[in-house]
Amino acid sequence: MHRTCDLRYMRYFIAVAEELNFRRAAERLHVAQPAISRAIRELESDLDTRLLERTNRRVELTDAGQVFLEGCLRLAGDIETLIDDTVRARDGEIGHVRIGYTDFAINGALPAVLQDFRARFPEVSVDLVHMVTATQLDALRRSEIEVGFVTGPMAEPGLEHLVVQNERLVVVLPETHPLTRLPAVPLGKLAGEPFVTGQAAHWQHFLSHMVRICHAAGFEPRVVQEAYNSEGIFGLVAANMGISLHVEGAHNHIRRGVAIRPLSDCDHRVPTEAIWRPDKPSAARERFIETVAGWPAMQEERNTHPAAGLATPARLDEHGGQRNQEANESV
Amino acid sequence: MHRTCDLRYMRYFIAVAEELNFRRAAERLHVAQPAISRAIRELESDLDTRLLERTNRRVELTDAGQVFLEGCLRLAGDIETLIDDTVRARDGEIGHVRIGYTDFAINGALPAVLQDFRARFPEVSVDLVHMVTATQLDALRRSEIEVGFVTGPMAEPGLEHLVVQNERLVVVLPETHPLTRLPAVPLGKLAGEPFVTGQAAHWQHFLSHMVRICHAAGFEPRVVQEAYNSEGIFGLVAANMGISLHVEGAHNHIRRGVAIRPLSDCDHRVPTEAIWRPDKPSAARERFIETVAGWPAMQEERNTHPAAGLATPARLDEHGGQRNQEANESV
DNA sequence: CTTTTTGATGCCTGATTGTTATCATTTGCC
DNA sequence: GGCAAATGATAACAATCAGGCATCAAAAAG
Repeated sequence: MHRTCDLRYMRYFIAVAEELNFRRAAERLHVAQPAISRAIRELESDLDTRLLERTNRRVELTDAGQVFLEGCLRLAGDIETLIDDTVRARDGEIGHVRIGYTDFAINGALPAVLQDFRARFPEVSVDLVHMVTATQLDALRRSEIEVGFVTGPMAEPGLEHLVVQNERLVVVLPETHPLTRLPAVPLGKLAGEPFVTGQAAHWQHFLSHMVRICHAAGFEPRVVQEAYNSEGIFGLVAANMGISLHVEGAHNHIRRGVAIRPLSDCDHRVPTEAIWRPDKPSAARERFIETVAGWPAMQEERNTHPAAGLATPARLDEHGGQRNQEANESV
Repeated sequence: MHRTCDLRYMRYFIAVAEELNFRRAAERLHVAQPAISRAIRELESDLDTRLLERTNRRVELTDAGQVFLEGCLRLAGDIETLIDDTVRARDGEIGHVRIGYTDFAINGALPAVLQDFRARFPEVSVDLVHMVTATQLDALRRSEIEVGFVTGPMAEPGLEHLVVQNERLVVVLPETHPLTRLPAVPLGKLAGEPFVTGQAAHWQHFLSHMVRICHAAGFEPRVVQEAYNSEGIFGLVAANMGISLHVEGAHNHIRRGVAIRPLSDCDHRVPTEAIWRPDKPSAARERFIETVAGWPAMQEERNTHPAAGLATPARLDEHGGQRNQEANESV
């Protein structure tokens, strides 16, 4: 069992077994006939098994040869498949991507992006894990996810990002609230209202947006209740515990007892960004990011607000001095 | 894609991918480290795909490398299995045997032999085909079956045989027949009785036995009805159409309305023999014949009547015209 | 800053594979 | 029956390939 079952020898054997003729097999393989003779002899010697019965003028397979032939054919096919799979893995056509996402992402563009991606790369499996922004950044650094969908703006050193949606804020009101009579609510009217928000420890990125615009409107939001997630916030608002600010994606959140109104005097945007580690590239991840970048609605979004996700933290200045934390520190 | 995926290289790759260290992989494979470096490089070049990311001081698998590794491991296992299967096919432990059998064989020793064989070689599949003796001889010559169980005595040139049972004759009577009162019937009493037999065209081998002993007893059997098989013969006897001669195995044939009696004055034997082509041996067939030869009851039978099956080739001539015979021509 | 570890390279040697020439045997043809 | 064609086996030689040794460059370890 030295060079047992060298692949070349297997190919030679397949040719001989199919032709049942050494000369024709040699021609088919573009080698001289003695090479075939020797290859078969060595194969039989390695296996210590007669594979071909050569009674001058006639070659036939032994039982063992028949078994070996079927196995060789199967293996040859498997190797073809393996090479193909390997190349497709290189090109990102098969593989695996782990994705982190926030409430904002899953209520926004992410479902459509995923659908698009699965249509284009049906053999890439996608693991979706819900995490808040800070947890995603941590998971990215540990390579526990390959792409995060986080609440921006992002300026993380060592990470690349791409804005995928850039949403205006909306007011979430109990449907009995007097402000629901307005088609759009001026931000100033919210001063003094009790606020329901996400937990400070987990919602820091969105809360910094909220606090900033409230300050710009000249008041400090009075938070009376913290919920675990969007679902909880909507529930508490429906229960008349207070009002809340949310992003436009909230419209996808249908909840009895709750009314949603735009802000009439605030054009502040909350970006949601895809973010990833540029080092250690994964082909499947590249394809995923390409899909994100190429998704028409997102391009449109970026064109409509070209500077939104990428540029300077200065873009929000019109709303006042809210440049405070760029979330550099997040993690 | 020259020496694409040489098996040796695959083994090297498996070692490196599992150790994630070229030096340790080299030690494990008992080769020098540069050989590994080059093997991996050529593998990657052949596949045009980076399999290992070697960022000085750390080796890790790429996505494609992961896919390739899993494939290599699977292939390595498949090759082991293939080699094992091939060797077992050589030894006749896996394979296929096609067996022909007569009514006499299936009512005699064959079921027990088959059970024994299947217990010893569970991975050899057995195809059983019912054929009369002449058809089996033809099928053997065409290699449509590997072993026949036929009514002897056999003296076919180019075929080897082995007696597996050697049965006395019995009389099959309607249960209302006067002869049933005798515990054993003298052959002479059957003179003049109407005989039910198998079809002359198909039962020639047994009929030659029958005619011979009748002649020896001094009468010509008067055949009034031909049935297709033993089942039919017993049915016709039960219907009082006549009497019949059969072999001892008839005792395994339980049929209401029929009585079976031994002959009191006739020790003639009808052998059933396993028969096969000694050329083009098949390992599985060898194992099967060994099982037949080794079956205790058959050895005993052969010892009890040592010369029984081998004698007189002259026996069939009186019937003449049976197909083929000789068929030396067969390949 | 030196030492150690790791993977890569260049060159040489030995092994493996391929080619050519030739043989023995069998089949087909006259 | 003899001769030519075809087939697989064998020997000798040539080309290619894989492995070993020595060494290098880079990074981690001390």
